[in-house]
Amino acid sequence: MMVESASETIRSTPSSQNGVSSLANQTDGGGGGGGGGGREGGASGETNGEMSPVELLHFQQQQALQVARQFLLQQATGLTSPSSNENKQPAVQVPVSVAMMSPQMITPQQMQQILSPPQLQALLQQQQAIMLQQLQEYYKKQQEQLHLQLLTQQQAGKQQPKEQPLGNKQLAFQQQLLQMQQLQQQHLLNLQRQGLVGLQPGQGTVPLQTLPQAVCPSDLQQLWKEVTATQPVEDSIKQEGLDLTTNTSNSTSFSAAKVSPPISHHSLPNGQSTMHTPRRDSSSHEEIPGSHPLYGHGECKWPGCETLCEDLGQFVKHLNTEHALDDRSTAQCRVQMQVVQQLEIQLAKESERLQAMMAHLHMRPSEPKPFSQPLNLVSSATLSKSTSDTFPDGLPHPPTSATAPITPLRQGPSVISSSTLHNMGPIRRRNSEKFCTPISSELAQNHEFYKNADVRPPFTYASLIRQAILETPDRQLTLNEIYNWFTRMFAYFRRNTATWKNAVRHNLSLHKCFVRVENVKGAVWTVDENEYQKRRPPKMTGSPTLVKNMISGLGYGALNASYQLSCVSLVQAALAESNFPLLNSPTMINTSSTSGMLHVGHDDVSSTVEQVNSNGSNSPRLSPQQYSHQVHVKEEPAEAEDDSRPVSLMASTNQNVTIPDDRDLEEELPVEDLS
DNA sequence: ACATCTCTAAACATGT
DNA sequence: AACATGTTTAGAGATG
Repeated sequence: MMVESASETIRSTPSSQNGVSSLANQTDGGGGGGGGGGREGGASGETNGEMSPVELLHFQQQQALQVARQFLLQQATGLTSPSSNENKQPAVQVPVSVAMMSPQMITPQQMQQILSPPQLQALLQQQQAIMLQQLQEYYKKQQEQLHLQLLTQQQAGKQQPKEQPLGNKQLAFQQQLLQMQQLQQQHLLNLQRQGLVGLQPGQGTVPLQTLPQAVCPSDLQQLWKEVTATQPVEDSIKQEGLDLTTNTSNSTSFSAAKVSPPISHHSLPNGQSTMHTPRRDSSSHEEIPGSHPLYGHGECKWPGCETLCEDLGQFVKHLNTEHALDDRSTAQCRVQMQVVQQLEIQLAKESERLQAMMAHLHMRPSEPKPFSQPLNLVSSATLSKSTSDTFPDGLPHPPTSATAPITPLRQGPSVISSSTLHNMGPIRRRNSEKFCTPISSELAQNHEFYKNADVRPPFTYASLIRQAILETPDRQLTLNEIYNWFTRMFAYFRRNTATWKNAVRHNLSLHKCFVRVENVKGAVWTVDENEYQKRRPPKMTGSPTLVKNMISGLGYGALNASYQLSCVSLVQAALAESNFPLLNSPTMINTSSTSGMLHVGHDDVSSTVEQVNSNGSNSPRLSPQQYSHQVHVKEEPAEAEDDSRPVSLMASTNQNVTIPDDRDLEEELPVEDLS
């Protein structure tokens, strides 16, 4: 079996080399394909004066496009740059595709400790959004450039109408614009296929102006440079001031914004204020007297500038000379304004989406606070307590609910460089079972996710074993069947078999709630629900503790082809192709495509609830009756030997002696069972 | 600081 | 002998 081949302990051995290398290769291939031929700077010098404006424009587009691609590629691979990573982690090789998604300032260890799968998804989204934003930023600027040139041509056409039929030029430019948009959409699509970009509602069909933007100041700066570098601003801007004035603000207002303290707009996140400061460096120095919003870390923060200035005085001087009120500065300011507008629009959209998600998940959409720190999901993951505050209603929210709002509709490749993560020592997860939150509902919701993502399920072995047993019609499983359930349900357990199998056996033996029943064929394991309930700590606050998930590896959790097909989402399929196992959003899955899996829930929770208190409102899926109606043990001849404990479960009817062999069959095809 | 839970690892026994 | 199954012990991290 494939499972066996990868047996190694989580702790002792780094991630498998296979996974790393194969992933890296694939990433390379994808990147190369996406880069389309990455000849880099060389092309820039080739421009000769014989090109027609349209050709030149086209060439510039191509050129800039490559720059953008290159940039994205650097983003993807640059994180593993020799200086930063290579030296530090000789033993752990991070797959490129993983590394590129990794948050840069957070150590994998921290990530692992604080992130749950949904949070991972959120993180992924952020990463994707950043990259997407970079790309879109670029596209937008390109489009704007085209626009400016078009206007320039128009102006020129007015002044020299005879030189050429104006219509032709305009047409050409418009075609360029069109091409630009098409190109952008294509590129976005490609990125989506490569798992770099998630599909957001309406995103693919929406014109540039509505594309979401997530800001990464440094990246923005970089893009600014790229754009301005590839674009002869002076030329195209010559007359563009006219166009600027047509916008909501004029150049004077921009200049005012330039030197005057920025107008804070954070108070109205959804507002569409037209006045924005060009300041992009929000990290440091806010409105500190003696500082300047455009000055930070000893350099000018003007978009695309980064000129080093020793002190503020020098900076002001630089500002007045280099960024004085001229067409160029005005244009840049305008672009920046658009950037901010885009961001605000996007913020509004995301905010709306979050509200909807929260509403859907029965959370109180009242507090729109999360927006204040969109990038701090990670920190918010420290949360267990804080999230519980979100559910004061006392409703039994499944663990996913707690985290779901953070997770968007889709999930990208695991940001967490799991290859490093799963080297780490054990991080205890215990959670859902401890509180009213049933493992089954979590499982039901995230079934596909765990099945395909190499993510450690946030459940204890005991709860998983119990779940496995309770899922079966006759509530009993052999050890091997339990193994198979694990591997079938969780990609994570398709490797490291020695470890977790040992743990399973250990748990079976250790916990009284697992009762071994002799059978003809050997022995089966059943669950003594009373014992299981007993085992739980008395204080069930009902507040779901945030699940801390362990990502163990992601690199090579190959997805099943069948599963990929089952995924409706193009993105998901595409991502699956790219060996990004984590992209199946649990939250999205439970809705449509995998509706079939819910019988998983029968246990639901069952659990816990049904016997203790029938309050169990949490999941309507299963009534206690449903739950108990099928409790019977195949055969317990040696029953006397053990004890009478299991009786509570099997007391009712237990004549079903035949062991369904079908289970063995389905184990052969791990995936097909439910979905 | 402590108790408890959980996980991991390992040794060992038994049966096939 | 090899493997599967099962039991037990020990140590460590996480949590309350």
